[in-house]
Amino acid sequence: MSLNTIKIVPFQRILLTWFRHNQRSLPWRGQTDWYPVFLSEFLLQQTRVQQALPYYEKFISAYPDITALAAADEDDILAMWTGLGYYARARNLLKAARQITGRFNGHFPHTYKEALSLPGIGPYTATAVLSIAYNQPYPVIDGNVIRVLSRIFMISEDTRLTSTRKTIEQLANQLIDKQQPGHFNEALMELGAIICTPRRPNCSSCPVYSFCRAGQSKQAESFPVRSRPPEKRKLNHFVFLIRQNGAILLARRPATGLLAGMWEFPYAATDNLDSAPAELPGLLQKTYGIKGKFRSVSPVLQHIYSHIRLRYRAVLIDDAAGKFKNKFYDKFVWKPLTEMDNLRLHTAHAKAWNWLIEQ
DNA sequence: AAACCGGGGTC
DNA sequence: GACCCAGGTTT
Repeated sequence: MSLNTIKIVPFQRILLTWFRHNQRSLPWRGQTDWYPVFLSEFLLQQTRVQQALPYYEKFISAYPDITALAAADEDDILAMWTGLGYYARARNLLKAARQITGRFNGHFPHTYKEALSLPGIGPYTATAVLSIAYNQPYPVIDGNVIRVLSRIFMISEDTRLTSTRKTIEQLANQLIDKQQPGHFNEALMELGAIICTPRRPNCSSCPVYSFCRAGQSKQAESFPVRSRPPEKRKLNHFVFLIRQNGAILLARRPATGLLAGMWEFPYAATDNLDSAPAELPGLLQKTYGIKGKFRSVSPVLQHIYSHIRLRYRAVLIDDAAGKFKNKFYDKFVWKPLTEMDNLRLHTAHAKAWNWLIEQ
């Protein structure tokens, strides 16, 4: 892909001018400290601004600087992250904060290599913090940049391919304004977020329409070209809501894998959710070694993950008896029902809990 | 290179 | 439903 057909300096000037006048006011913008940039970029990985905003406010309030964050308790970080997804980010955020105070004297490192060495910091976050907070001339490549550049240059190759990513990276490297790399990067991402959107891009309001091959060809929405993702894995669960003496049983998932370290209701996998009631006591006995009084079963609920389609029924059980045993979870707790208000479950089991309280 | 890892907005 | 989002890590 060649840049011969686009004049770089006018492109930079027009984009930066547009950004100066049209950027959203966001709490991590316009500050001299790197910490708000660092914190926000963790929250924004695969997450839209509007979804991350309330979490940013909670975190910046509870942990206003790197010292406070590094001193935080992992359980508190995980609890504050609940509902945002990709929970490894929360653990990595804390690990990175501790390494910054330990290895880097409390300052985000100034080299790409050192930034990449931090947990949870990949190519995107490293270049984002270095360019936005330190004004270093690294181009950022995120979903917005891929979309915008694939339209401007009408890139027909599959953007899931590494080779296509390299093409886009080279283009971004040549386009970036080395005087204002941070503003340039933010401007390109902002353009993707509010003008050059995935569906129905607002080409008539686009400041760089005159540079855009796909836009001028009325084909913007046909880009980027992206192959279909693999089909979702299918899971079926019975989720046990087990009550006893005014409390309900919760279990903590292992520290790795899906929903690592999150609290939830114990569950059992099943082949079919339909043959429910008769099989349930045996399933509970086999999986957790206990018996109980089966009160009711919810309709089939569904939760969609990026790579899993989970269908499940909540099962309400009273008066559990027997010795609990299970290899999967690392911890159990009987949570008083009066304290469930301020406990945040991962979203699938929050739906199960909502079914119960709406009974 | 491919698989794994959430949740929510939007059409 | 399908798509995609200010991606990173592991295999």
